[in-house]
Amino acid sequence: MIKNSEFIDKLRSSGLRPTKQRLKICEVLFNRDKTFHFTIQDLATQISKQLNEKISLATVYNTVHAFKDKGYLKEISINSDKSYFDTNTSIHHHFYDEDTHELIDCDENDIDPVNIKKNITGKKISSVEVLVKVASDNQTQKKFN
Amino acid sequence: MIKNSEFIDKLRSSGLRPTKQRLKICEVLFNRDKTFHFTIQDLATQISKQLNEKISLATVYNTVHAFKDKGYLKEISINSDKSYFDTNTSIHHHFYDEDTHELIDCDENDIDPVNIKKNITGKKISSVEVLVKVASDNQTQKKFN
DNA sequence: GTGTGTGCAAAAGGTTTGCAAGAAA
DNA sequence: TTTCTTGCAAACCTTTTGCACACAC
Repeated sequence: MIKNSEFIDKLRSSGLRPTKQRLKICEVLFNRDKTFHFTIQDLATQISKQLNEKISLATVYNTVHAFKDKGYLKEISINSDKSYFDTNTSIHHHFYDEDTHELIDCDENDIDPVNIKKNITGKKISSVEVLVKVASDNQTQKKFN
Repeated sequence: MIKNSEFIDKLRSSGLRPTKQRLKICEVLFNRDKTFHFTIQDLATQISKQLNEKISLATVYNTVHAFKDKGYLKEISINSDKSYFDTNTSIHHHFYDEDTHELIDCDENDIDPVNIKKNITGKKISSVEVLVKVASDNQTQKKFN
């Protein structure tokens, strides 16, 4: 259980004013054991359910993007239809369940380190991430005819 | 230079009628040396520029999705704001240049096969994608404040 | 002729923006 | 008081849908 004052300090130290809305969003996002994967909609829903309060969608968008820019959240690209965010900001891999649209973190032991043999001159690798999409076994695989 | 009759055969053999529009799209997509990474908008623009002709956006969407379902195109997840497609349908990974926002294909030799040790019961892996983000060497890394 | 494909415009869904009112410094 | 933040609605962009007409077979 993280104290409100810790959130206030963290926000202040990153140049963000600790407003009522931001603190509520911190609470929902970071007061949990497991990492949280969410879309903006998920988060907005969760806020109104968990806190019985409504924060304007625009504010949720603003805040999530501010948190992302400050490095407190990570954005994950899976589909183009929605943005997913992750409270686990370390470099790590994901499983994505195409049936349930659920995103699952991998830990270090799930996937062996990826060996990259190519080099691009003047460029540095800033991250390597693997996305493993999974789907129900009985689903017919669509392929060339 | 691929002949029109080849496109016609290919389309027919996959159960797609070789319409004028589909042939034009084939021409723009597959008559090139390098693989082509594009968004639907890119493609529509390219059609009107290269062929001086306009195909309805809805038709471009339909066709791209049909081609994807038939395995002639591959969809890639990079950004969440747009869908990117790739004319290279083999299993391959990507470098993404964060400075130029350019997507570069890796070939088989660039990255060793990814070893996944986790299994999800009842689920089958439908794809494994590695995205290697690269950035200019002298760029300051953004991190927590 | 039948069934498929096309194209337009309208709708939908996610995200961003402009701006006035409100809160933090 | 100044600056940042909120919240609403409108705007925006990509993608999908409904439907009449046209085309492939």
